[in-house]
Amino acid sequence: MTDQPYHHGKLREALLERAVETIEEAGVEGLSLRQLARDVNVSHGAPAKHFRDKQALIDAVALAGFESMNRLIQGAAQSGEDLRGRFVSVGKAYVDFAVEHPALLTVMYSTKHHPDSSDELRNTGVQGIHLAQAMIAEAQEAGVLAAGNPETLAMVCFVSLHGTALLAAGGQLDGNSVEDVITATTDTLWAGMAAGVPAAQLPPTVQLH
Amino acid sequence: MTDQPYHHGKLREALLERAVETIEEAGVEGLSLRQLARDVNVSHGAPAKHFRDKQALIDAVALAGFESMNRLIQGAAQSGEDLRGRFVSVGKAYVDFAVEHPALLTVMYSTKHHPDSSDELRNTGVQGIHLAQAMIAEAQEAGVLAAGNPETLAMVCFVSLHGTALLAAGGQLDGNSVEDVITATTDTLWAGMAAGVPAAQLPPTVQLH
DNA sequence: TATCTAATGTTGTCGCTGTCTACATGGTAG
DNA sequence: CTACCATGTAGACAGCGACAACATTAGATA
Repeated sequence: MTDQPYHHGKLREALLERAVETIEEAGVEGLSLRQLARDVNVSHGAPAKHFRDKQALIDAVALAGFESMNRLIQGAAQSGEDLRGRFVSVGKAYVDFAVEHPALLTVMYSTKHHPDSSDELRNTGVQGIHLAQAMIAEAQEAGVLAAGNPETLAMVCFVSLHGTALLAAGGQLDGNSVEDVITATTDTLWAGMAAGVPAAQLPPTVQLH
Repeated sequence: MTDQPYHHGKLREALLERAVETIEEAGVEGLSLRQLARDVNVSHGAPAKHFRDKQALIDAVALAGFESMNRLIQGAAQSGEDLRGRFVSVGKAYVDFAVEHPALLTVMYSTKHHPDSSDELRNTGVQGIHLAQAMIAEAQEAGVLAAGNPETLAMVCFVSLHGTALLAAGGQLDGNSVEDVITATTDTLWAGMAAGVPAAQLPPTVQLH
């Protein structure tokens, strides 16, 4: 048929796209550089011209994952409801992404990244946290939530949603439906932040903040 | 020196022990059956007599991890404080285990398990959730926590602590200290469960439960 | 006690992998 | 036009997991 030109032209994009597909179908350990090259009709050495090694390719996949996830979350944060509704929407968006791309999420949060791309990865990865932080601070100023360190509270929310996302993605919710758990989680978090923590329960140092 | 006897005697235990060490030092992908055999002074084919597969070995490691984690958690649940103190203790125990054995925790919750060992693994893995469920039900009966489905609430707590554990283990708390996050998480969860969720915020179906 | 069998360990082989090297091709800047 | 350099090819290498054939030995059975 149409014999391939010597140069592929968009090899890097093709490899990245196919890598994401493979990871979503078979997980990271189902990803092979040589098989990937075969899939794109290219010799086994070609990928090395675009990704120093396998980990570099995986890092690029993780970065792409964060970028598309951030788009979803940003969109959910702008749905025109009240503060609490937006908070719940963001949580649902995060968990939905996890359920639809479980293997990708695992790659995104697996901790071995090359120092090079690490900075970009890290910055892209924490955008969701900063978004939560802004929403919480806004709700506190509006008097909807009790006082408290927005940075820490944002991390609490992120951490909880992250756990929900990972376990939902892994089908490890022990019989509970994803919908129930995400609803109960956002409800409980919001109620806890609205009520605040009685001073008597806090260790002394925290009161000094 | 003392030449090895033809039969090792306790090869299965030795392999398992060394596998845990290797995983904690280098992660799962740093684990090689052949290197493992070398470490224990045994031929490269020997491990196959005790573990059908590499995955079977990993499953056994995961199971051992759950067992030792459950011991820690059970102990923390029996510290003689009030209900809230025991709740916090369990959370701290879970996160402490995660921080001390990050790679092991990853293996424990990675979802590809052989159907054979899957049942035992699953049962051992959910013991922590059942413990949380019992504590919450007890606190509800004592009137310390508001009413609500203990099963769902236990999952909310587990999910949140799990997220804290994973991100703390991965050093991904974005500048927050592990201590701060785990304290804030248990505080917020407890406050949320104590306050309960106003009926107006619940979707209609939930009120029918 | 003698024997037989199954469990355990060894050795060799297979195809696959990631990485490295040397070489081929061709787009593009001077 | 030419020279350069990014891109792609081809071959080699060691390490891997899995499998099969064979060796050794412990323990049950007679």
